[in-house]
Amino acid sequence: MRVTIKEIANALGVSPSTVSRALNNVPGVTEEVRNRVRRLAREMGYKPSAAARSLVTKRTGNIGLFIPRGLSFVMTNPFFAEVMEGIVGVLDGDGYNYVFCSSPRQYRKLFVTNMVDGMILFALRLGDPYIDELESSDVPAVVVGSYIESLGIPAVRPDDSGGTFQAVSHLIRQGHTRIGLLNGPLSSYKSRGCLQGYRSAFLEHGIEEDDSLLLCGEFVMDWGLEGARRLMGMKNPPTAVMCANDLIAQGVYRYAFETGLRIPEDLSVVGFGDFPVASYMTPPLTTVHTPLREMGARAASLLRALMQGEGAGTTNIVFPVRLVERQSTAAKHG
Amino acid sequence: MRVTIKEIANALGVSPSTVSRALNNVPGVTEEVRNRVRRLAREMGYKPSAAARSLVTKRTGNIGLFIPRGLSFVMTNPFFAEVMEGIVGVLDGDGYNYVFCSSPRQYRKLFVTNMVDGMILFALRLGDPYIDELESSDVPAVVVGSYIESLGIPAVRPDDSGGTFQAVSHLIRQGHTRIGLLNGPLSSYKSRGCLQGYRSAFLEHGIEEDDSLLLCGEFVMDWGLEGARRLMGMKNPPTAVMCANDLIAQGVYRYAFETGLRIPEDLSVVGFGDFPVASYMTPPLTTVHTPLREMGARAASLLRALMQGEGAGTTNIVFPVRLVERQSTAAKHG
DNA sequence: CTGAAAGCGCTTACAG
DNA sequence: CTGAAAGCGCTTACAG
Repeated sequence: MRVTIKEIANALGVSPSTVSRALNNVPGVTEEVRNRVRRLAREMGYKPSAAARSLVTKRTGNIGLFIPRGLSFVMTNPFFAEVMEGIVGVLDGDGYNYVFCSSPRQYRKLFVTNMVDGMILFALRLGDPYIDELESSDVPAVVVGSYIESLGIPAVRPDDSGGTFQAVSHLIRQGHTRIGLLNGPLSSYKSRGCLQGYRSAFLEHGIEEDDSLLLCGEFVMDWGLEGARRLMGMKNPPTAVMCANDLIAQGVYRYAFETGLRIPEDLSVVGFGDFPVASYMTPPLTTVHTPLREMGARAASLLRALMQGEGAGTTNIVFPVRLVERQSTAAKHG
Repeated sequence: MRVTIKEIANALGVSPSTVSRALNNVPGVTEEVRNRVRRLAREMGYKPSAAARSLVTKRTGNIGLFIPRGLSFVMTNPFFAEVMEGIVGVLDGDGYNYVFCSSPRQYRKLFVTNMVDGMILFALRLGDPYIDELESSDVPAVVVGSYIESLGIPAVRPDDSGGTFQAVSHLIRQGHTRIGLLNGPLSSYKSRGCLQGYRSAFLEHGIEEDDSLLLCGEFVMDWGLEGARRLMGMKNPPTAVMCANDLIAQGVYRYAFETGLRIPEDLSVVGFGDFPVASYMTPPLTTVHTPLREMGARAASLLRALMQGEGAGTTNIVFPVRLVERQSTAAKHG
């Protein structure tokens, strides 16, 4: 059987209260008693029960990661790794553990079962299940990377439309007029931002856009490959392509390699995110740098404030981004 | 205040036991009562307390992810994303949530606090802290990707030495005799396997190896870049390089791009892992394919058996791997 | 089918 | 500084 605080108390001839206080570094206990308790606890192999403790304290010490897209979506996308890095950086001193679920069936457990003190909502999209339940739940939460207007939850996200505007404008300035957009799904806020930025750039420069160059898919490499295939298979293919993230750009690179297309001589490509891999690509990718870590850090401090009872209101923090030019873009030929 | 089972019971004029049974789909309750309970529970916004429940059931419904390397190590390395995919695939029907910790300080919480029903141990290395405590803990666990002999915990891992043997032999057959090895740290079981495989290949082919070509670093892109720099800066640089994983190979690619070295004409490179990115690299990477998902699935079923009380013994399952030739290797010139 | 009761393992006022 | 007591919110034999 598992040893409890009571058994330690009996063995030592003190009360459970004392053992509890000794083990938890609560003041009122002699150093001597505290030490005796501790030693014995170790010897007996005592393990506190997280359940019992949180039942009374009403705290779990857990942060939930709400991931409607599924675990692999997140583990596979450097966006989240970087953001998590930022989050962990600020929250780590507080000693939290992180719990995430891998499928819709389990989402609810997270916030409907009081097993977390707060939640980070990743990759939320329009129409995701449980979203409203989520809102009515009283678990403090902050969403990162997206922003669902109707949701009364603070959000931290990059300036997707501004970044795309910058990137596409740069391409236009280089002489490109036929620019493909390999976007994510329109249920994603990010995709909507990209689309909007793309359009503003064309508007701004007085160039007419061709809607057949606007393709929606997923934020993965496979889509980049497939999308490039579609774009370049057109009768009048684009000379440049804007990708909604760096993963998609990797897919475009593969297409180029397979077909002998040279980047940037034959095709300019721009990514979004500036994931670590961007500068490791051949050639290094011109992309929109996004302060992922900073965003994570910000989300974390927001969450902490919320968990401490400080209301944050319906904050919507937009982080500025900037184009970093590497070697995948060039002026249009001829 | 949060609504409890008791309040529902009072409101309905039944006992808490009945409410509990109704909510948990336990037999002995009339359909009618069950429905009334459920409806009211929903109306009142009832949320079960995970803590209270697991205090009595002794189950948490959580799987712990023990990651001595830290969260970002894992999120940044496709090895784990793929393995997790496999794990989740088999365990998902069981409705588990996953909890991981991000820093050493929190490791212990996982297994010393009974907050998980089982654990997956990732990226374990020689000398990692808490390892022995871990063993004496009675939480069912399985390690994946490494294998610490002294630990009485079942392990699932790829044939690192066999894979490296295959790869290096292939390089030798292509005429390469000076082959660099960009390895991970020697505290990693994987690195040891790679080193061993490398050596056997040289032995097998009766070629003398040059130990100055054996470099240890980390399993990240940055190390690949740095390692390649060191290797190629030698007076007599290698004509091929074996990388302990695909991330390291990406670093070598970057070095090559920066210095104008052509892959595979000037330098052959082989990776290990066959991460999704491998076929997206320019040129596509020749690498040792590792059945990551299958490994994860296997680890999961092992863990499940353990959690159901079936002892697994000191299993040590080694998955076979195979070299997949793509376009980053070529016969040695002249 | 339903209820009263005990108990899971802890923490925390409340007294002393 | 220390202890007795109550209670956190549930589940589960045990009776009926």
